[in-house]
Amino acid sequence: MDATVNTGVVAAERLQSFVERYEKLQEEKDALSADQKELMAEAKGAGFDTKVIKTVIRDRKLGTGECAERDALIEVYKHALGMFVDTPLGQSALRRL
Amino acid sequence: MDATVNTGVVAAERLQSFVERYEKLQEEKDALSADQKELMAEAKGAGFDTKVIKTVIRDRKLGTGECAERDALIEVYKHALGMFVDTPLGQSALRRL
Amino acid sequence: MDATVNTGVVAAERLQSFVERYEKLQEEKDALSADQKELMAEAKGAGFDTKVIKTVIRDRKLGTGECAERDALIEVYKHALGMFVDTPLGQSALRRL
Amino acid sequence: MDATVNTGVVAAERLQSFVERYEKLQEEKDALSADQKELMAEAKGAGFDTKVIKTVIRDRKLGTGECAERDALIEVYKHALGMFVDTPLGQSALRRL
DNA sequence: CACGGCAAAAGCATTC
DNA sequence: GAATGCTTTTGCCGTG
Repeated sequence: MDATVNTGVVAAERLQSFVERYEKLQEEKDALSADQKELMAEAKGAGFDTKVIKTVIRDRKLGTGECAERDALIEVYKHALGMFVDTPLGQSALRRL
Repeated sequence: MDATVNTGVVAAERLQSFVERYEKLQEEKDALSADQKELMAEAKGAGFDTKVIKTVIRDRKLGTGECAERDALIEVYKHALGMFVDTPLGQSALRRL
Repeated sequence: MDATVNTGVVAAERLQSFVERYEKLQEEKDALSADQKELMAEAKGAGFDTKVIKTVIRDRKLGTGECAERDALIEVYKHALGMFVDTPLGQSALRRL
Repeated sequence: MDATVNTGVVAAERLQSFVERYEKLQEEKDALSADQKELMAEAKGAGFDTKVIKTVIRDRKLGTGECAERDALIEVYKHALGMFVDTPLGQSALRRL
């Protein structure tokens, strides 16, 4: 019996498992996307401007991420401060912090 | 009592509901995306070429028919550019022009 | 003489023209990217922290777009103000403006 | 007179130079991207399938050799998944396993 | 109902 | 080789 064939079969089974699990997860994601779309349609039906809603959602998301981003900026600029505090570029950077 | 205020409050409550439900769905999607990423890492660890896996999954989603159709057009264009691939598929696609 | 063949030839020539022009533009872009990379290497050689430079550049880009984005937000929220000014959601939105 | 300040000023000037040169290059890249977009719009207007054109361009960049190699692996994986394509390419690729 | 613009997602390269 | 960020692609929505 050829061991290579067995190896190939086993590999094929694992591959199939990976692919199917991935596709399953994708299906669930698609279903959730459909739910979101439906939700927006519902909101529109209730008289809301969906653009406003989308904007609010984006705004909230940015708001949550803003802190981390801001902290990263501060960290980076702190490294540069010794060099640039006495320059227009450095001043404007400082003003933003 | 001002009826407009009540209307506004009710509308805002509905809006808030929409926004929160949407964000909840988004969180679930993000979690599934993380699962997919993890899955691909696992596949990579098992020695598979994840890029190829992704391609195969895409092709499966496209469907065999559309895939062939798309490939035929690609062959036609390549032929036009002098990239003579000389496959039966390319030849028959060319004939269709 | 077969008119279809002529048509095909002409189409092929146009296609080739499009493809080559596109690739030419791409080459120029790649050259510019190489210049950018070189520039960063030079900066690094001059003792600068390239991460800082990249951050500054990103920051400046965001800064320029910020105004337009902010204006768009205001525009959107103004439409919603009549509805939501008397709610926490509306209040927080207002505070951001 | 404080030498550190001078050093800082000089450093800042160099930094500013780097940043501005980088941004200039970026602008040029953006302009070229716009040209590409325009070009594809033109191609679309001429009746071409721009998505296919993009694919062909990508394949050309990849090079014929790598392209065939990649395709062979894809066929192998598809075979393992039961998508029996039964092409010579796929068969020979399979044999290599 | 096709088109173009815009925002989200994916793929890719580069960095450490 | 993991992880960040940039480029490209894809899907979506409003508009003519």
